[in-house]
Amino acid sequence: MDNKTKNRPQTPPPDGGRPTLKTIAFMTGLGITTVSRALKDAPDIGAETKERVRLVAKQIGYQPNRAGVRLRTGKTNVISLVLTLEEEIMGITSPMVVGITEILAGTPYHLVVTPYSAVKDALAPIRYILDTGAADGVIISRTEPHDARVALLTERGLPFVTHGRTEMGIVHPYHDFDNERFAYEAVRKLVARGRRKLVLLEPPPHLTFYSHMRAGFERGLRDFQADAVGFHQTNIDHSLVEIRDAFEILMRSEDAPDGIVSGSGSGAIALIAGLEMAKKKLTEDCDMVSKSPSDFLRWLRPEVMTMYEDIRVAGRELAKAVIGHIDGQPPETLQSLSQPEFQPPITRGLRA
Amino acid sequence: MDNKTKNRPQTPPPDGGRPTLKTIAFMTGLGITTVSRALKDAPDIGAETKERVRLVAKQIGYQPNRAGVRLRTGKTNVISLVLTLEEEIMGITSPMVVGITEILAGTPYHLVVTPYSAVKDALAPIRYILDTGAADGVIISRTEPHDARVALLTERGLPFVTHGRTEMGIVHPYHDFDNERFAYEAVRKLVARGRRKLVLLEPPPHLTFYSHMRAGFERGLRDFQADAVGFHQTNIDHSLVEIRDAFEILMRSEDAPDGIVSGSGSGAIALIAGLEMAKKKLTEDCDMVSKSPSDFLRWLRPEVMTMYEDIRVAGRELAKAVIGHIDGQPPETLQSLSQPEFQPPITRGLRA
DNA sequence: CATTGCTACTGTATCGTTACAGATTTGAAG
DNA sequence: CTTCAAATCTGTAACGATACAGTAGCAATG
Repeated sequence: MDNKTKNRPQTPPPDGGRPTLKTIAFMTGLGITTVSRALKDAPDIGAETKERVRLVAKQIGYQPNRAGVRLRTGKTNVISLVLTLEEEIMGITSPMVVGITEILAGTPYHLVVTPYSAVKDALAPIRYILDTGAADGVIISRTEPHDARVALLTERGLPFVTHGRTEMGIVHPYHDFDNERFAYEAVRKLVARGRRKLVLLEPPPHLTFYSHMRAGFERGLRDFQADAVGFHQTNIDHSLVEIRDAFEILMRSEDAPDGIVSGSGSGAIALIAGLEMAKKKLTEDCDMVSKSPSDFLRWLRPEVMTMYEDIRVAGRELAKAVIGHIDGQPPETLQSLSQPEFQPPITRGLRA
Repeated sequence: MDNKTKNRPQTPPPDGGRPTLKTIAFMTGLGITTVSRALKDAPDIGAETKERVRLVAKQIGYQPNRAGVRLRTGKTNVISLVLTLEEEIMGITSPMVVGITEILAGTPYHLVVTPYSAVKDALAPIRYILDTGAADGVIISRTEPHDARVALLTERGLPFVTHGRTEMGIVHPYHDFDNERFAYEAVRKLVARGRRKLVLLEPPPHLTFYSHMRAGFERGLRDFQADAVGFHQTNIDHSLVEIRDAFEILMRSEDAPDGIVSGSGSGAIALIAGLEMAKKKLTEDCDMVSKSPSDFLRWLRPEVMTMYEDIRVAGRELAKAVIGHIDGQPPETLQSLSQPEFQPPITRGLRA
């Protein structure tokens, strides 16, 4: 066979299979290379040729074979969402996945969920992804001030974004909820209601947003002249039963607070239960502000003032940020902070 | 170069990269083919050789390149979870993803989340997966009695499992919650409390479990001699506000029921709101049984009797079933039904 | 001693794509 | 009439793995 046409498929590709570059090459009479280059709009391909190739490709519904691309170029077109199995407790995963996929839908990226058990090494899934080249970008959450995962990913140059900030002098993409501001505004609100002895159900101390929330809480106490009641026996990572029982004890003590800031929506449920077991009543003995990623508190306990943390939007921001990072945008342009706002009460529909 | 050793890598593979078959071939002095076959325990490789190869592979942490395997064999090692973006409303996705990944963690499979907008064609993601060979198996939910996705997947021979059953004479793997039994037991419970005018907040009529739940409800009415109050204006797919408003009207009418069966946990919230807006009280004017995939109802409205639907376990069952299907196990052995059970009240901890 | 059959191993081609290094044509410049 | 450059296209090799069709060596068979 003449060299000149050796790269041109001589046989029509089998019918059943999906179209490949070869199919298009055969149909257009061009070489496979030319077709490949035409589809990526390379400068050394004629305008008319590109047009023809694009037309045929579209007609037959050509979609590049991911395995082929991945093998040749190393590009996986995968974003990996790294989750603790325990994360579901907060019911946070679901809207986040939805938010991420909303953004990825308009891109060639697929979302792969990579779980790990918090009991074990949180680095394990990161290492796996790095070692096997399993993804082009990674989304991680539950960040710590000095986060080993962030260090490792940065060192190895794999694009990522964190849900939450770090404090290690590394500038990296992140999205975060402004927990400092949340706690500050919560205190403001409680003091405005005449509450002066405030308690905070805080995040676990090793996570970065622990100090954010505490800082906001304490700044609020200073600015609005209220006092803190210590409550460090439990945090939002503990079981509802643990939180409830610890809080009941507190509410029965001399030190019982009259204002509560809850760092999580499910934690709020437990606090309410503890409070009621201590025979206290919301709005009478106590007011409460809670962060809430869903609606149920507003519906079932409208007396709790809630600030909505929109996890779905967070998912969208995170997805945009990883992709930006992959595309080489500077990390400092890929950081965002979502501002808490008090939610209006449920509209009372019929008879408002 | 002598043909005999042409397949033996002559140069040590570059250090930085991850190990491949070539690396092992070089280290053992064997051919690439031999290494490949040894690792899959092929019968034509010597026992001692296999041992050596396995040892080296383990030492250097060899993991097969997924793109290579996928390109050559078509095996993707991917399970695709196909979700409606709207599904998150029920907060169902999160524990399901966790359950699935728990099972997949012990396998070579990755979980890819493939969303679609219910507004558009539910077949679109299925077609995408079929056309691009994106997955070895598919998990779908929100099944209908005659489900086009099930028909298509079956026709094209792609393994799948459904969350929910179908009624089209196709024997396929599924996992389902026994909604018939749920509604039946709910009616029994309500009647035992002296309730006789019962209402059902039902699933949307086009889904299979609509008729299951209705059948259970009606069988209960017959067996326990109660009456149904019609309430078809809304279903569990409607917004909480819509459900609440429709239910308030019902509760203010002549026809007001004294027993409620709620087909979803979030729907229950809206029903409670509607009921309270109509100045009625749970346990006094009305009792309620609700399906509940989470804990908050039990905590915040202990007077509602709940049957827990464990979505996490469902995820596990679904994952096991798809893999079973991929492995060629007969579909009829991959069907499971989870039995509803009433949940005990929250233990009152300290002073029980 | 040739044949057969078995065991244990190996080379080649291929999946679909792209990087790279040509190759051909055309037209303009010298 | 060269020579050169630009424009456009093409072949080859490679990514890592595996299916397939061998081959070499050796023992048993007739």
